[in-house]
Amino acid sequence: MSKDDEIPDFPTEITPQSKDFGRWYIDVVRRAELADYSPVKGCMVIRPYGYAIWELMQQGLDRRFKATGHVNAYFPLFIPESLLMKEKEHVEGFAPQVAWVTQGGNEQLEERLVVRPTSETIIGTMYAKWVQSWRDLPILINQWANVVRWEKVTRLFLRTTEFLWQEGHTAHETAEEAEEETRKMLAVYKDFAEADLAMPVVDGLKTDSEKFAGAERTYSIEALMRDGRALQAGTSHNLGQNFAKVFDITFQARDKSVQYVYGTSWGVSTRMIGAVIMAHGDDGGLILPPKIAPHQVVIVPIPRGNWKETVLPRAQAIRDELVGRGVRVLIDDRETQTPGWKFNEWELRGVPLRLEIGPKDIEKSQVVLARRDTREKASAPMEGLSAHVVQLLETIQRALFDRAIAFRDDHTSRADSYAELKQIMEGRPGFVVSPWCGSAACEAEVKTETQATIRNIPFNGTSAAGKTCVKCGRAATVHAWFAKAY
RNA sequence: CGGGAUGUAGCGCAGCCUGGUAGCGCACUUGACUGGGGGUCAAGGGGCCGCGGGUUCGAAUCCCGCCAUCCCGACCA
Repeated sequence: MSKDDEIPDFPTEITPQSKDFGRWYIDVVRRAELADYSPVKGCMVIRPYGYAIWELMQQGLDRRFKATGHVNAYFPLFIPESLLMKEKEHVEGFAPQVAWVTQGGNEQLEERLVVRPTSETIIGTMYAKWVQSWRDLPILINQWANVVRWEKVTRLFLRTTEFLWQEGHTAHETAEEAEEETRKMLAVYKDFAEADLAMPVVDGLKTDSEKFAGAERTYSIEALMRDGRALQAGTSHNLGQNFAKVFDITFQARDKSVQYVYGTSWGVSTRMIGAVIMAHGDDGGLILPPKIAPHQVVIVPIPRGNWKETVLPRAQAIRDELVGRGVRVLIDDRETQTPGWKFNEWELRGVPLRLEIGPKDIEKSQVVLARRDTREKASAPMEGLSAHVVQLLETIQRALFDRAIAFRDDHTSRADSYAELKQIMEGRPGFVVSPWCGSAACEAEVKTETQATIRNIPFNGTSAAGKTCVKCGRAATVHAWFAKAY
Protein backbone atom coordinates (compact mmCIF):
# COMPACT_ATOMS: atom_id res chain seq x y z
CA MET A 1 0.00 0.00 0.00
CA SER A 2 1.79 3.09 -1.23
CA LYS A 3 1.07 6.38 0.40
CA ASP A 4 -0.27 8.92 -2.07
CA ASP A 5 -1.36 12.03 -0.32
CA GLU A 6 -2.44 13.44 3.00
CA ILE A 7 -6.04 14.03 3.89
CA PRO A 8 -6.69 17.68 4.64
CA ASP A 9 -7.87 18.74 8.06
CA PHE A 10 -11.43 17.90 8.85
CA PRO A 11 -13.39 21.14 8.75
CA THR A 12 -15.32 20.83 11.95
CA GLU A 13 -15.40 22.25 15.39
CA ILE A 14 -15.69 18.92 17.15
CA THR A 15 -12.72 17.57 19.06
CA PRO A 16 -12.33 15.20 22.01
CA GLN A 17 -9.34 17.19 23.24
CA SER A 18 -11.44 20.22 23.92
CA LYS A 19 -12.34 21.06 27.50
CA ASP A 20 -15.93 20.49 26.60
CA PHE A 21 -15.70 16.78 25.97
CA GLY A 22 -19.38 16.38 26.74
CA ARG A 23 -20.26 18.69 23.93
CA TRP A 24 -18.05 16.74 21.54
CA TYR A 25 -19.72 13.51 22.64
CA ILE A 26 -23.28 14.71 22.09
CA ASP A 27 -22.24 16.23 18.80
CA VAL A 28 -20.86 12.91 17.56
CA VAL A 29 -23.87 10.92 18.75
CA ARG A 30 -26.28 13.18 16.95
CA ARG A 31 -24.33 13.94 13.79
CA ALA A 32 -23.42 10.29 13.27
CA GLU A 33 -27.14 9.58 13.64
CA LEU A 34 -26.67 7.03 16.42
CA ALA A 35 -29.36 8.33 18.73
CA ASP A 36 -31.49 11.30 19.59
CA TYR A 37 -33.37 12.74 22.50
CA SER A 38 -37.01 11.74 22.72
CA PRO A 39 -40.04 13.71 23.87
CA VAL A 40 -39.96 11.62 27.04
CA LYS A 41 -37.55 13.18 29.49
CA GLY A 42 -34.40 11.14 30.00
CA CYS A 43 -35.31 8.61 27.32
CA MET A 44 -33.36 7.98 24.15
CA VAL A 45 -34.31 7.04 20.63
CA ILE A 46 -31.72 4.71 19.15
CA ARG A 47 -31.62 5.39 15.43
CA PRO A 48 -31.07 2.67 12.82
CA TYR A 49 -27.31 3.20 12.56
CA GLY A 50 -26.86 3.09 16.32
CA TYR A 51 -29.11 0.07 16.57
CA ALA A 52 -27.11 -1.74 13.89
CA ILE A 53 -24.06 -1.37 16.13
CA TRP A 54 -26.05 -2.74 19.06
CA GLU A 55 -27.12 -5.74 16.97
CA LEU A 56 -23.51 -6.53 16.15
CA MET A 57 -22.64 -6.26 19.84
CA GLN A 58 -25.51 -8.60 20.65
CA GLN A 59 -24.21 -11.14 18.16
CA GLY A 60 -20.70 -10.97 19.61
CA LEU A 61 -21.99 -11.46 23.14
CA ASP A 62 -24.59 -14.07 22.29
CA ARG A 63 -22.01 -16.21 20.52
CA ARG A 64 -19.89 -16.17 23.67
CA PHE A 65 -22.87 -16.87 25.94
CA LYS A 66 -23.84 -19.90 23.88
CA ALA A 67 -20.25 -21.11 23.90
CA THR A 68 -20.34 -21.07 27.71
CA GLY A 69 -23.58 -23.03 27.86
CA HIS A 70 -26.11 -20.23 28.34
CA VAL A 71 -29.55 -20.00 26.74
CA ASN A 72 -31.90 -17.07 26.20
CA ALA A 73 -35.34 -16.60 27.76
CA TYR A 74 -37.67 -13.74 28.58
CA PHE A 75 -39.25 -12.55 31.82
CA PRO A 76 -41.96 -9.92 32.40
CA LEU A 77 -41.48 -6.18 32.38
CA PHE A 78 -43.61 -5.65 35.50
CA ILE A 79 -42.67 -6.75 38.98
CA PRO A 80 -45.13 -6.74 41.89
CA GLU A 81 -44.07 -4.43 44.69
CA SER A 82 -43.98 -7.26 47.20
CA LEU A 83 -41.37 -9.15 45.18
CA LEU A 84 -39.04 -6.20 44.89
CA MET A 85 -39.33 -5.57 48.61
CA LYS A 86 -38.20 -9.02 49.69
CA GLU A 87 -34.45 -8.54 49.63
CA LYS A 88 -33.55 -5.72 52.02
CA GLU A 89 -30.37 -4.36 50.45
CA HIS A 90 -31.82 -4.76 47.00
CA VAL A 91 -34.84 -2.61 47.88
CA GLU A 92 -32.72 0.07 49.47
CA GLY A 93 -30.53 0.15 46.39
CA PHE A 94 -33.26 0.31 43.80
CA ALA A 95 -36.45 1.67 45.37
CA PRO A 96 -35.37 5.33 44.97
CA GLN A 97 -35.08 4.92 41.22
CA VAL A 98 -37.96 2.74 40.11
CA ALA A 99 -41.01 3.75 38.07
CA TRP A 100 -44.35 2.70 39.50
CA VAL A 101 -47.50 1.50 37.79
CA THR A 102 -50.53 2.21 39.97
CA GLN A 103 -53.41 1.99 37.56
CA GLY A 104 -54.54 -0.48 34.89
CA GLY A 105 -57.18 0.75 32.51
CA ASN A 106 -59.65 2.63 34.68
CA GLU A 107 -58.98 0.65 37.82
CA GLN A 108 -56.59 1.36 40.62
CA LEU A 109 -54.29 -1.65 41.16
CA GLU A 110 -54.57 -3.51 44.44
CA GLU A 111 -50.83 -3.99 44.45
CA ARG A 112 -48.53 -1.52 42.74
CA LEU A 113 -46.16 -2.77 40.04
CA VAL A 114 -42.66 -1.57 39.35
CA VAL A 115 -41.19 -1.42 35.89
CA ARG A 116 -38.15 -3.66 36.28
CA PRO A 117 -34.90 -1.87 37.12
CA THR A 118 -33.29 -5.33 36.96
CA SER A 119 -34.83 -8.80 37.12
CA GLU A 120 -33.28 -10.70 40.04
CA THR A 121 -36.56 -10.75 41.94
CA ILE A 122 -38.90 -11.98 39.23
CA ILE A 123 -36.36 -14.48 37.96
CA GLY A 124 -35.61 -15.70 41.47
CA THR A 125 -39.31 -16.33 41.98
CA MET A 126 -39.44 -18.49 38.87
CA TYR A 127 -36.24 -20.34 39.69
CA ALA A 128 -37.80 -21.36 43.01
CA LYS A 129 -40.47 -23.21 41.03
CA TRP A 130 -38.09 -24.78 38.58
CA VAL A 131 -35.50 -26.18 40.95
CA GLN A 132 -36.18 -29.34 42.94
CA SER A 133 -33.05 -31.39 42.78
CA TRP A 134 -29.33 -30.95 42.29
CA ARG A 135 -30.01 -32.54 38.90
CA ASP A 136 -31.86 -29.32 37.88
CA LEU A 137 -28.70 -27.30 38.38
CA PRO A 138 -27.06 -25.26 37.12
CA ILE A 139 -29.60 -22.95 35.48
CA LEU A 140 -27.79 -20.79 32.97
CA ILE A 141 -30.22 -18.24 31.50
CA ASN A 142 -29.74 -14.91 29.83
CA GLN A 143 -32.33 -12.38 28.75
CA TRP A 144 -32.16 -9.46 26.34
CA ALA A 145 -34.43 -6.77 27.70
CA ASN A 146 -35.11 -3.17 28.50
CA VAL A 147 -35.02 -1.83 32.04
CA VAL A 148 -36.05 1.46 33.61
CA ARG A 149 -34.22 3.42 36.27
CA TRP A 150 -35.47 6.88 37.18
CA GLU A 151 -32.21 8.81 36.94
CA LYS A 152 -31.95 12.49 37.77
CA VAL A 153 -29.12 13.22 35.36
CA THR A 154 -29.14 11.46 32.01
CA ARG A 155 -26.81 11.30 29.03
CA LEU A 156 -27.30 9.54 25.71
CA PHE A 157 -26.20 5.89 25.94
CA LEU A 158 -24.33 6.37 29.25
CA ARG A 159 -27.25 6.90 31.56
CA THR A 160 -30.81 7.04 30.33
CA THR A 161 -34.10 6.37 32.06
CA GLU A 162 -34.78 3.35 29.89
CA PHE A 163 -31.97 1.30 28.40
CA LEU A 164 -31.38 -1.97 26.59
CA TRP A 165 -29.16 -4.64 28.04
CA GLN A 166 -28.65 -8.31 28.60
CA GLU A 167 -28.86 -9.78 32.05
CA GLY A 168 -27.63 -13.25 32.83
CA HIS A 169 -29.03 -15.05 35.86
CA THR A 170 -27.66 -18.35 37.01
CA ALA A 171 -28.21 -20.76 39.88
CA HIS A 172 -25.63 -23.27 41.10
CA GLU A 173 -25.13 -26.11 43.50
CA THR A 174 -22.07 -24.77 45.29
CA ALA A 175 -20.46 -21.50 46.25
CA GLU A 176 -17.39 -22.47 44.27
CA GLU A 177 -19.39 -22.97 41.09
CA ALA A 178 -21.12 -19.62 41.51
CA GLU A 179 -17.83 -17.86 42.02
CA GLU A 180 -16.40 -19.60 38.99
CA GLU A 181 -19.39 -18.53 36.91
CA THR A 182 -19.15 -14.93 38.11
CA ARG A 183 -15.51 -14.71 37.13
CA LYS A 184 -16.03 -16.63 33.90
CA MET A 185 -18.65 -14.18 32.69
CA LEU A 186 -16.52 -11.20 33.59
CA ALA A 187 -13.79 -12.79 31.50
CA VAL A 188 -16.28 -13.10 28.65
CA TYR A 189 -16.99 -9.38 28.93
CA LYS A 190 -13.32 -8.56 28.97
CA ASP A 191 -12.70 -10.69 25.91
CA PHE A 192 -15.61 -9.09 24.10
CA ALA A 193 -14.51 -5.55 25.00
CA GLU A 194 -10.93 -6.14 23.95
CA ALA A 195 -11.37 -8.41 20.93
CA ASP A 196 -14.53 -6.92 19.42
CA LEU A 197 -14.62 -3.36 20.71
CA ALA A 198 -10.82 -2.93 20.66
CA MET A 199 -11.22 -1.38 24.09
CA PRO A 200 -8.80 -2.44 26.81
CA VAL A 201 -10.42 -2.91 30.22
CA VAL A 202 -9.25 -3.39 33.78
CA ASP A 203 -11.00 -6.36 35.37
CA GLY A 204 -11.27 -6.60 39.10
CA LEU A 205 -13.29 -6.52 42.30
CA LYS A 206 -15.58 -3.64 43.24
CA THR A 207 -15.34 -2.23 46.75
CA ASP A 208 -18.24 -2.83 49.14
CA SER A 209 -19.54 0.69 48.68
CA GLU A 210 -19.91 0.18 44.92
CA LYS A 211 -21.10 -3.41 44.82
CA PHE A 212 -24.53 -4.39 43.49
CA ALA A 213 -27.41 -4.04 45.93
CA GLY A 214 -27.93 -7.55 47.28
CA ALA A 215 -24.70 -9.13 46.05
CA GLU A 216 -21.91 -10.75 48.03
CA ARG A 217 -19.28 -9.54 45.57
CA THR A 218 -19.32 -7.48 42.39
CA TYR A 219 -16.66 -7.61 39.70
CA SER A 220 -16.37 -5.07 36.92
CA ILE A 221 -14.51 -4.16 33.80
CA GLU A 222 -13.42 -0.52 33.64
CA ALA A 223 -12.41 1.32 30.49
CA LEU A 224 -10.65 4.66 30.10
CA MET A 225 -12.24 7.35 27.96
CA ARG A 226 -10.25 9.90 25.96
CA ASP A 227 -10.95 12.68 28.41
CA GLY A 228 -9.29 10.68 31.17
CA ARG A 229 -12.43 9.54 32.95
CA ALA A 230 -13.21 5.90 33.62
CA LEU A 231 -16.36 4.12 32.56
CA GLN A 232 -17.76 0.94 34.09
CA ALA A 233 -18.45 -1.15 31.01
CA GLY A 234 -19.81 -4.33 32.55
CA THR A 235 -20.48 -6.02 35.87
CA SER A 236 -20.73 -9.56 37.17
CA HIS A 237 -22.19 -10.31 40.60
CA ASN A 238 -21.81 -13.24 42.92
CA LEU A 239 -25.15 -13.18 44.76
CA GLY A 240 -24.24 -15.94 47.17
CA GLN A 241 -27.40 -17.35 48.74
CA ASN A 242 -28.96 -13.93 49.38
CA PHE A 243 -31.70 -14.14 46.80
CA ALA A 244 -32.09 -17.90 47.19
CA LYS A 245 -32.94 -17.48 50.86
CA VAL A 246 -35.40 -14.66 50.20
CA PHE A 247 -37.14 -16.39 47.28
CA ASP A 248 -36.78 -19.85 48.70
CA ILE A 249 -34.83 -21.34 45.83
CA THR A 250 -33.98 -24.70 47.36
CA PHE A 251 -32.96 -28.12 46.08
CA GLN A 252 -32.29 -31.52 47.50
CA ALA A 253 -28.57 -32.17 47.38
CA ARG A 254 -26.60 -35.31 46.59
CA ASP A 255 -26.37 -36.00 50.33
CA LYS A 256 -30.21 -35.80 50.63
CA SER A 257 -30.07 -32.50 52.54
CA VAL A 258 -32.07 -29.46 51.43
CA GLN A 259 -29.89 -26.56 50.31
CA TYR A 260 -30.22 -23.06 48.95
CA VAL A 261 -28.80 -22.43 45.49
CA TYR A 262 -25.93 -20.03 44.88
CA GLY A 263 -26.74 -17.32 42.36
CA THR A 264 -24.98 -15.00 39.97
CA SER A 265 -26.09 -12.19 37.71
CA TRP A 266 -24.21 -10.19 35.12
CA GLY A 267 -25.01 -7.57 32.54
CA VAL A 268 -23.83 -5.15 29.92
CA SER A 269 -25.91 -2.47 28.25
CA THR A 270 -26.14 -0.02 25.39
CA ARG A 271 -23.72 2.01 27.48
CA MET A 272 -21.09 -0.03 25.60
CA ILE A 273 -21.89 2.09 22.55
CA GLY A 274 -21.09 5.23 24.51
CA ALA A 275 -17.87 3.59 25.65
CA VAL A 276 -16.77 2.87 22.09
CA ILE A 277 -17.50 6.44 21.02
CA MET A 278 -15.47 7.90 23.87
CA ALA A 279 -12.67 5.36 23.71
CA HIS A 280 -11.84 5.70 20.01
CA GLY A 281 -13.32 8.95 18.67
CA ASP A 282 -11.28 11.85 17.33
CA ASP A 283 -11.61 15.30 15.73
CA GLY A 284 -13.33 13.73 12.75
CA GLY A 285 -16.03 12.08 14.85
CA LEU A 286 -16.71 8.43 15.50
CA ILE A 287 -14.22 5.63 14.83
CA LEU A 288 -15.72 2.15 14.83
CA PRO A 289 -13.68 -1.00 15.27
CA PRO A 290 -14.33 -3.15 12.16
CA LYS A 291 -15.95 -5.95 14.19
CA ILE A 292 -18.89 -3.78 15.21
CA ALA A 293 -19.04 -1.45 12.21
CA PRO A 294 -22.37 -1.78 10.36
CA HIS A 295 -20.49 -0.89 7.20
CA GLN A 296 -16.89 -2.03 7.32
CA VAL A 297 -16.16 -0.67 3.87
CA VAL A 298 -17.98 2.12 2.07
CA ILE A 299 -17.34 2.37 -1.65
CA VAL A 300 -17.62 5.89 -3.05
CA PRO A 301 -17.73 5.87 -6.86
CA ILE A 302 -16.55 9.07 -8.48
CA PRO A 303 -19.29 10.29 -10.82
CA ARG A 304 -17.50 11.46 -13.92
CA GLY A 305 -18.76 11.13 -17.48
CA ASN A 306 -20.50 7.82 -18.10
CA TRP A 307 -19.56 6.48 -14.66
CA LYS A 308 -22.71 4.43 -14.42
CA GLU A 309 -21.54 2.24 -17.29
CA THR A 310 -17.88 2.09 -16.30
CA VAL A 311 -17.20 2.86 -12.64
CA LEU A 312 -20.38 1.57 -11.04
CA PRO A 313 -20.22 -2.00 -12.45
CA ARG A 314 -16.64 -2.28 -11.24
CA ALA A 315 -17.68 -1.02 -7.82
CA GLN A 316 -20.45 -3.61 -7.70
CA ALA A 317 -18.05 -6.38 -8.68
CA ILE A 318 -15.71 -5.36 -5.87
CA ARG A 319 -18.64 -5.24 -3.47
CA ASP A 320 -19.80 -8.72 -4.44
CA GLU A 321 -16.35 -10.16 -4.01
CA LEU A 322 -15.95 -8.56 -0.57
CA VAL A 323 -19.40 -9.67 0.54
CA GLY A 324 -18.37 -13.18 -0.53
CA ARG A 325 -15.57 -12.93 2.02
CA GLY A 326 -18.00 -11.87 4.74
CA VAL A 327 -17.25 -8.15 4.64
CA ARG A 328 -20.08 -5.68 5.26
CA VAL A 329 -19.98 -3.30 2.30
CA LEU A 330 -22.06 -0.34 1.21
CA ILE A 331 -21.85 1.36 -2.17
CA ASP A 332 -22.76 5.00 -1.69
CA ASP A 333 -24.03 5.76 -5.18
CA ARG A 334 -26.31 8.60 -4.17
CA GLU A 335 -26.31 11.22 -6.85
CA THR A 336 -27.59 13.80 -4.45
CA GLN A 337 -24.28 14.26 -2.63
CA THR A 338 -20.81 15.10 -3.86
CA PRO A 339 -17.91 12.71 -3.24
CA GLY A 340 -16.26 15.13 -0.83
CA TRP A 341 -19.43 15.32 1.19
CA LYS A 342 -19.63 11.54 1.36
CA PHE A 343 -16.01 11.23 2.47
CA ASN A 344 -16.69 13.47 5.40
CA GLU A 345 -19.99 11.93 6.30
CA TRP A 346 -18.66 8.38 6.44
CA GLU A 347 -15.69 9.52 8.47
CA LEU A 348 -18.01 11.22 10.92
CA ARG A 349 -19.95 7.97 11.14
CA GLY A 350 -16.84 5.95 11.87
CA VAL A 351 -16.62 3.62 8.86
CA PRO A 352 -13.21 1.93 9.21
CA LEU A 353 -12.29 1.83 5.54
CA ARG A 354 -13.35 3.88 2.54
CA LEU A 355 -12.77 2.70 -1.00
CA GLU A 356 -12.79 5.32 -3.74
CA ILE A 357 -13.02 4.32 -7.36
CA GLY A 358 -13.19 6.59 -10.40
CA PRO A 359 -12.26 6.68 -14.09
CA LYS A 360 -8.59 7.35 -13.29
CA ASP A 361 -8.43 4.25 -11.10
CA ILE A 362 -10.02 2.06 -13.68
CA GLU A 363 -7.42 3.18 -16.22
CA LYS A 364 -4.65 2.24 -13.82
CA SER A 365 -6.46 -0.86 -12.56
CA GLN A 366 -6.42 0.28 -8.96
CA VAL A 367 -8.56 1.83 -6.22
CA VAL A 368 -7.91 4.36 -3.48
CA LEU A 369 -8.22 3.16 0.12
CA ALA A 370 -8.60 5.56 3.05
CA ARG A 371 -8.19 4.32 6.62
CA ARG A 372 -10.38 5.98 9.22
CA ASP A 373 -8.07 5.33 12.15
CA THR A 374 -4.87 6.82 10.71
CA ARG A 375 -6.59 8.87 8.00
CA GLU A 376 -4.02 7.62 5.52
CA LYS A 377 -5.08 7.54 1.92
CA ALA A 378 -3.27 5.28 -0.54
CA SER A 379 -3.84 3.46 -3.79
CA ALA A 380 -4.03 -0.33 -4.03
CA PRO A 381 -3.96 -2.57 -7.11
CA MET A 382 -7.17 -4.24 -8.23
CA GLU A 383 -5.26 -7.50 -8.30
CA GLY A 384 -5.81 -9.29 -4.99
CA LEU A 385 -7.88 -6.41 -3.67
CA SER A 386 -10.38 -8.28 -1.55
CA ALA A 387 -7.71 -10.21 0.31
CA HIS A 388 -5.89 -6.96 0.90
CA VAL A 389 -9.05 -5.31 2.26
CA VAL A 390 -9.80 -8.20 4.60
CA GLN A 391 -6.29 -8.02 5.95
CA LEU A 392 -6.45 -4.26 6.27
CA LEU A 393 -9.61 -4.49 8.37
CA GLU A 394 -7.82 -6.82 10.74
CA THR A 395 -4.92 -4.40 10.88
CA ILE A 396 -7.26 -1.55 11.76
CA GLN A 397 -8.97 -3.58 14.48
CA ARG A 398 -5.58 -4.34 15.96
CA ALA A 399 -4.26 -0.79 15.57
CA LEU A 400 -7.23 0.65 17.44
CA PHE A 401 -6.65 -1.71 20.33
CA ASP A 402 -2.94 -0.95 20.44
CA ARG A 403 -3.62 2.75 20.37
CA ALA A 404 -6.16 2.48 23.19
CA ILE A 405 -3.68 0.44 25.28
CA ALA A 406 -0.98 3.03 24.71
CA PHE A 407 -3.39 5.80 25.69
CA ARG A 408 -4.37 3.99 28.87
CA ASP A 409 -0.77 3.27 29.84
CA ASP A 410 0.06 6.89 29.19
CA HIS A 411 -2.78 7.93 31.50
CA THR A 412 -2.12 5.52 34.33
CA SER A 413 0.03 6.70 37.21
CA ARG A 414 1.18 5.28 40.49
CA ALA A 415 0.91 7.33 43.64
CA ASP A 416 2.00 6.17 47.08
CA SER A 417 1.33 9.48 48.79
CA TYR A 418 -1.94 11.36 49.12
CA ALA A 419 -0.37 14.58 47.89
CA GLU A 420 0.58 12.86 44.64
CA LEU A 421 -2.88 11.37 44.23
CA LYS A 422 -4.52 14.76 44.72
CA GLN A 423 -2.12 16.49 42.38
CA ILE A 424 -2.69 14.02 39.57
CA MET A 425 -6.45 14.23 39.93
CA GLU A 426 -6.34 18.00 39.68
CA GLY A 427 -4.18 17.92 36.58
CA ARG A 428 -4.32 15.40 33.81
CA PRO A 429 -6.79 12.74 34.87
CA GLY A 430 -6.70 9.02 34.26
CA PHE A 431 -6.16 5.98 36.44
CA VAL A 432 -4.12 6.35 39.59
CA VAL A 433 -2.93 3.18 41.27
CA SER A 434 -2.52 3.59 45.00
CA PRO A 435 -2.20 1.36 48.04
CA TRP A 436 -5.38 1.18 50.10
CA CYS A 437 -6.19 -0.18 53.55
CA GLY A 438 -9.63 -1.47 52.63
CA SER A 439 -11.62 0.95 54.75
CA ALA A 440 -14.76 2.52 53.34
CA ALA A 441 -14.03 5.69 55.27
CA CYS A 442 -10.77 6.29 53.43
CA GLU A 443 -12.48 5.59 50.12
CA ALA A 444 -15.25 8.07 50.92
CA GLU A 445 -12.85 10.79 52.01
CA VAL A 446 -10.82 10.47 48.84
CA LYS A 447 -14.01 10.79 46.84
CA THR A 448 -15.10 13.90 48.68
CA GLU A 449 -11.76 15.59 48.31
CA THR A 450 -10.75 14.58 44.79
CA GLN A 451 -13.98 13.32 43.12
CA ALA A 452 -12.07 10.14 42.32
CA THR A 453 -13.53 6.78 43.29
CA ILE A 454 -12.05 3.32 43.46
CA ARG A 455 -12.97 1.80 40.12
CA ASN A 456 -11.89 -1.64 41.16
CA ILE A 457 -9.13 -3.77 42.60
CA PRO A 458 -7.64 -5.54 39.58
CA PHE A 459 -7.14 -9.30 39.50
CA ASN A 460 -3.62 -8.83 38.26
CA GLY A 461 -2.75 -6.04 40.68
CA THR A 462 0.68 -5.82 42.20
CA SER A 463 1.26 -6.72 45.84
CA ALA A 464 0.80 -3.97 48.40
CA ALA A 465 2.91 -5.75 50.97
CA GLY A 466 4.88 -3.28 53.07
CA LYS A 467 2.98 -0.29 51.70
CA THR A 468 0.76 2.08 53.62
CA CYS A 469 -2.72 3.35 52.71
CA VAL A 470 -2.57 6.42 50.52
CA LYS A 471 -5.14 8.12 52.72
CA CYS A 472 -4.80 7.02 56.34
CA GLY A 473 -1.26 5.68 56.46
CA ARG A 474 -2.18 2.35 58.02
CA ALA A 475 -0.98 -0.87 56.44
CA ALA A 476 -2.34 -1.30 52.90
CA THR A 477 -3.98 -4.55 51.83
CA VAL A 478 -4.24 -3.98 48.06
CA HIS A 479 -3.52 -1.62 45.22
CA ALA A 480 -6.75 0.11 44.20
CA TRP A 481 -7.35 1.82 40.86
CA PHE A 482 -8.74 5.31 41.39
CA ALA A 483 -10.30 7.53 38.73
CA LYS A 484 -12.95 10.08 38.13
CA ALA A 485 -15.81 8.16 36.62
CA TYR A 486 -18.90 8.63 34.50
C1' C B 1 -33.15 21.31 47.31
C1' G B 2 -29.13 25.86 47.28
C1' G B 3 -25.91 29.18 43.67
C1' G B 4 -25.39 30.84 38.38
C1' A B 5 -27.10 31.11 33.42
C1' U B 6 -30.28 30.39 29.17
C1' G B 7 -35.22 29.97 26.53
C1' U B 8 -35.99 33.58 19.18
C1' A B 9 -37.10 28.60 12.30
C1' G B 10 -35.10 21.49 12.33
C1' C B 11 -29.87 22.67 14.67
C1' G B 12 -26.49 26.65 16.35
C1' C B 13 -27.05 31.69 17.47
C1' A B 14 -27.56 37.48 16.92
C1' G B 15 -31.17 41.18 18.05
C1' C B 16 -32.94 43.09 24.06
C1' C B 17 -29.00 47.73 27.14
C1' U B 18 -31.59 52.58 24.05
C1' G B 19 -39.50 49.59 22.45
C1' G B 20 -41.16 50.93 15.97
C1' U B 21 -41.82 45.55 9.32
C1' A B 22 -38.35 38.87 12.68
C1' G B 23 -32.59 38.34 11.40
C1' C B 24 -27.79 35.37 10.39
C1' G B 25 -25.09 30.53 9.51
C1' C B 26 -26.07 25.47 8.60
C1' A B 27 -30.11 22.37 7.09
C1' C B 28 -34.59 22.19 3.69
C1' U B 29 -37.34 23.19 -1.58
C1' U B 30 -36.78 24.37 -7.12
C1' G B 31 -33.47 25.07 -11.35
C1' A B 32 -28.81 25.33 -13.93
C1' C B 33 -23.79 24.35 -14.05
C1' U B 34 -20.92 20.73 -11.22
C1' G B 35 -18.61 16.25 -9.01
C1' G B 36 -11.04 12.74 -6.78
C1' G B 37 -12.10 16.30 0.53
C1' G B 38 -18.30 19.09 3.31
C1' G B 39 -19.24 22.76 -4.72
C1' U B 40 -21.08 27.57 -7.34
C1' C B 41 -24.94 30.75 -8.80
C1' A B 42 -30.07 32.07 -8.79
C1' A B 43 -34.93 31.83 -6.83
C1' G B 44 -37.80 30.08 -2.56
C1' G B 45 -40.37 27.78 1.99
C1' G B 46 -40.43 27.68 7.13
C1' G B 47 -41.63 31.77 13.56
C1' C B 48 -47.37 31.40 19.53
C1' C B 49 -39.65 35.28 19.89
C1' G B 50 -41.02 29.30 26.49
C1' C B 51 -46.11 30.46 28.98
C1' G B 52 -49.39 34.05 31.49
C1' G B 53 -50.25 38.91 32.98
C1' G B 54 -48.83 44.26 33.22
C1' U B 55 -46.83 49.15 31.25
C1' U B 56 -47.34 51.55 26.31
C1' C B 57 -50.29 54.30 20.52
C1' G B 58 -46.96 50.10 19.83
C1' A B 59 -43.33 44.69 23.41
C1' A B 60 -38.74 39.51 21.17
C1' U B 61 -37.03 44.11 23.68
C1' C B 62 -39.24 47.21 29.86
C1' C B 63 -41.87 45.19 34.68
C1' C B 64 -44.19 40.97 37.59
C1' G B 65 -45.31 35.80 37.99
C1' C B 66 -44.87 30.85 36.29
C1' C B 67 -42.67 26.84 33.45
C1' A B 68 -38.63 24.40 31.12
C1' U B 69 -33.57 23.39 30.12
C1' C B 70 -28.24 23.64 31.06
C1' C B 71 -23.82 24.37 34.34
C1' C B 72 -21.75 24.22 39.57
C1' G B 73 -22.95 21.97 44.33
C1' A B 74 -25.97 17.89 46.75
C1' C B 75 -27.86 12.92 45.32
C1' C B 76 -27.27 8.48 42.25
C1' A B 77 -24.95 1.29 38.25
